[in-house]
Amino acid sequence: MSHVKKEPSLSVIRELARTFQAFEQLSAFHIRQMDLTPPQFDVVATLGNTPGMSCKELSEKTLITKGTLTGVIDRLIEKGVVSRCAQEQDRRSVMVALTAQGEALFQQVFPAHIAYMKTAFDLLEPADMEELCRRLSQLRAAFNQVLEQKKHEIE
Amino acid sequence: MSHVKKEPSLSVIRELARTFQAFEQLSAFHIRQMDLTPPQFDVVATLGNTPGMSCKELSEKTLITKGTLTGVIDRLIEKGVVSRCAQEQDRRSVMVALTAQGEALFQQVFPAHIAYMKTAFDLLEPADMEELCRRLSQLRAAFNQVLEQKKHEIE
DNA sequence: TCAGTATAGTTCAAACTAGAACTAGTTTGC
DNA sequence: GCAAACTAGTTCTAGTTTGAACTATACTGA
Repeated sequence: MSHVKKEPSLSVIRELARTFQAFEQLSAFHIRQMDLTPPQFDVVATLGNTPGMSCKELSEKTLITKGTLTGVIDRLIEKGVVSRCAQEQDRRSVMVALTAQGEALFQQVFPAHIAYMKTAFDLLEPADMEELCRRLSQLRAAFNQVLEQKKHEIE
Repeated sequence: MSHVKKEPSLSVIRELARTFQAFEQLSAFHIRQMDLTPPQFDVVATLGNTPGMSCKELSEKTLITKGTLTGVIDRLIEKGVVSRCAQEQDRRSVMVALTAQGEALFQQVFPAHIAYMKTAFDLLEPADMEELCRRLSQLRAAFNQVLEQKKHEIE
């Protein structure tokens, strides 16, 4: 997680890791009470209010890699929450969508979780959060840029 | 990861998850080239320049839970990088420390990784990063506070 | 002193994770 | 028109993750 010690510029990383972990703990604590795992919740939340989408699209939105997604979806199908359905136009692709039961689950579980997490955000000023967003976005851009650069250097 | 959609105040979460993931990808890309996993690197980095520490302490510093740590340390012992050694004063506790070979690995791998990650931070202003740190810390405090509160409510 | 309680680590089951190799289908360029 | 390159998903392996149950040891208070 932290991958670093106390070098000056890198205390950001420590803070980032610890903050993300604190979010995950709070979020997962609630999600587990609703009999889902965090990745399962992510998939249900992402499919809610949509006609369904391909694994690729789902993978991009949830940040779950395609290999992992196969297993997560398998387990959601066992629970009767989502379904897979072949595509006409591109036969490699699979459409994943909520079942009626999954739709009901989404309606029950998604607003409840938003409300739950909101109790944390209510402790903070909206302006501060906007500022945080902007700065996180800068940092993310730097990581992505360097990753691309380093990947090219390898060849 | 994201666990949320586009509710106004919660875009922070999206940004937090994506930024953290970008960091992990960049960091792991380098760590894998050095034949370590991110948790293994974390343990080596945390033990470097110390006389060793208990699993509990190691767990707190690395954010790796104790159950996971057992396995990570098992694999590092197989690699000959760390050692476990029983304690006199508290026989429940185990001291984990780098071996000579682990010390050498640390010297080689840790500065290299700091330098690697620094190429990303060099793209940013130090003042911006300090500001980011402060705001992350606020957010983390809010998550932790609500988690404690919610845990109490359960009983 | 000794029962109750707390703590340090390990073990376990179920799930997730990444990347790499693979299969099957699609697109491109010559 | 067809080989080469690309893309979508699945499968695989090794490792990590969590919480919970368990073992062994240490502490605490009547």
